[in-house]
Amino acid sequence: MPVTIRDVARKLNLSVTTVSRALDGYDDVAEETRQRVIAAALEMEYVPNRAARQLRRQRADTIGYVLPAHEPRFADPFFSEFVAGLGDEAGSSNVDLLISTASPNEEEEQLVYQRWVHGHKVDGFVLNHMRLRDWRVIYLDRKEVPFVSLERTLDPVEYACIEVDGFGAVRELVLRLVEMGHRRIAFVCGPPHLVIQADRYAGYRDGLRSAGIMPTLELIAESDLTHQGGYHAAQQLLSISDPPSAILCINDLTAFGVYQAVRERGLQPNRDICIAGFDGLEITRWSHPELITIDQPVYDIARQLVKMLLMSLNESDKPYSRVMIKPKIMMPGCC
Amino acid sequence: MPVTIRDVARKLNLSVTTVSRALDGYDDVAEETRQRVIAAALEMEYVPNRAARQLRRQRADTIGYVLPAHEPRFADPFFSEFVAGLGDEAGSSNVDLLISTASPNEEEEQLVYQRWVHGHKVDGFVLNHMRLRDWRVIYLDRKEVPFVSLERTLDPVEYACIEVDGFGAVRELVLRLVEMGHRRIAFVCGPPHLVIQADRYAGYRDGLRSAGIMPTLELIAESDLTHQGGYHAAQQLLSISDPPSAILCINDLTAFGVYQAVRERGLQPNRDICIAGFDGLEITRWSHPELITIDQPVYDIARQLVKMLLMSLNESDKPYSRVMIKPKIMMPGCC
DNA sequence: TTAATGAGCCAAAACGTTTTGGAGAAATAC
DNA sequence: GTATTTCTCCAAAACGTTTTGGCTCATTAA
Repeated sequence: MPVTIRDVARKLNLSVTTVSRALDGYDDVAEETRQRVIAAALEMEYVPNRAARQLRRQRADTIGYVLPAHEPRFADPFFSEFVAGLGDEAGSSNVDLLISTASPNEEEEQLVYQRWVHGHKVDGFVLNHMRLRDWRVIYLDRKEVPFVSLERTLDPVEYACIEVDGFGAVRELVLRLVEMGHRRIAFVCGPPHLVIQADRYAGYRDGLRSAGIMPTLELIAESDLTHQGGYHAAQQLLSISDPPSAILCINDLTAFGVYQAVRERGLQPNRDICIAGFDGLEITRWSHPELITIDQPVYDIARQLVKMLLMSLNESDKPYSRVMIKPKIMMPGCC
Repeated sequence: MPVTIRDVARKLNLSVTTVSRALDGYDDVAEETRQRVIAAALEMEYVPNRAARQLRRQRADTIGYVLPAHEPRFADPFFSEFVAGLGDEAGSSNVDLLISTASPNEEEEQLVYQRWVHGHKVDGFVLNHMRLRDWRVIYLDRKEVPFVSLERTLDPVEYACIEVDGFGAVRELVLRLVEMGHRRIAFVCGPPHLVIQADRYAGYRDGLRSAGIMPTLELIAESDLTHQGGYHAAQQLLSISDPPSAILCINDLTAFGVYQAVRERGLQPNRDICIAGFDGLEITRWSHPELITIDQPVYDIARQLVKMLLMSLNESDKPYSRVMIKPKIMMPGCC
């Protein structure tokens, strides 16, 4: 039923080849012919069949992203901003964005990646939520599938990525807090194998050290990047004999969990106790009192990642770029 | 480089046909042969090339969803829950989910839909954010492309959809508020052409009428479903001579904007003035005081929509199902 | 005048599947 | 003993592109 390139060719009394080459901008077709072809294609509403093109060209004009969905009802707005960025940039570059969700464990992830790689569904991947050692990096490198990532793993592989200087930002935030008189500063960790955890936690420790404060284990709580996790971590931190006067969190979501725990104790965030997150989500600006956070431009990072990926798809000989971004500390009120 | 069906066939001294049919479960291949084929395929890590399959079968095993992204930095968590639902259900049904963003205007949307329809990128669509009259419904119906939607338009077309009884829920919430003594109840509208706006607004008016209260124009404010919009709407509502004692909002995001405006006036939400949203987003549960909202199971709705779409893809003769969902009023504290 | 170049076009071969319409052998029916 | 059915398997034709390697005709160079 749909109109094919053959229909266009027939109508113009041209060969399929010529129509194809005219539309693709080859210079071995007369300018006048090209115009006729373009006009006819437009008029007949001809759109090339993607499957056929992909089969022949051996590429999909599609990039893939696997959303790490921990729970059924997952809701970290970080990812909606990230996906929006991917989608917008992909759209304006005329490639498609294929999305799947997988809980962040190796088996479930592998299923998706393998399906897409082997089935040639995508030309490359955008990675996220990196582990210090990440099988995806090894796997994609071995399969020679291009990819880019947010945050860099320790794997001995060359690839393009964007890094956010969590170390520096957290370190500086700690120093600022110390300046304001805080001595008991707690940290709510994420899962230990995550790059962001290692990075931000190191910043925390280095900040304390530079300020001449000994880090103490009772001010460190584990969490899982969720609101729930932050809530439980805060309960633990608040129940010790000499509770912290400030709590730094691995991300904004966790910080909101801390907010809730703090309030349940009858304390007011950022007056009685200082709370900070990391991400700079839009919703932090709606919180009251406004959450202190370290703002990374998630949307722009996502767009930039797509650009980098497309670049390495087109010119595979280019050296891998490594971009470092300095996030911005947002302290709307003070403690 | 990647292993094709031909490689598998060669290795087993079978024809390509037999391998294909063995893997697809046809019964004209001996059980013993089938087992050998499956084993070999597994061992050789054979995955069918999707483009080839799609070209031959004339379908994509992919469904499409176009995210309405109003602004560059879009962040309605409604959509992350929705996308997560789509992704999960698609994944477990072994079809892929293609995503694009487009600001909700006809030209930009058309580009994407046309590209996917004509290019055979997707077998069907999930629609969302419906206008009362929606060109997408007309267009897809005309092109005979299957689709399902959340909310039903007025277009004279038969299609499967899920409806949420916003009318009934808002109506009941109004009645409850009146029971609690509220007489000046405001409503923050969304864009007038949206189905949810017409539906929820009608519920608001009907609730007031049933309670014997005359709706008044000064208690109606326009907005655009964003935080910003809610903020401005609330500023307007709070500056009139006899301001409302309760503000109902078209959605949660808007309600958070109202929160902020209320606080800037030195008032405390849900003590001095009652505020309610609609959606039941997870973040409402972290707000303080917790936002009153009307909870619709966004994640489950999304999954259900995918199921319905796949059903109508496989059995195109089935009658279109129309599901009605009753959302739940969440009033954690009281005013 | 012939040879070489270039401009514009095209036939046919891929790409990797699925499907169609049998074929051959064995089993069953007559 | 032949005819029919059943069970396995397969060759070849699609699906709609892009690409390869020409071919023809006109123009320019020798």
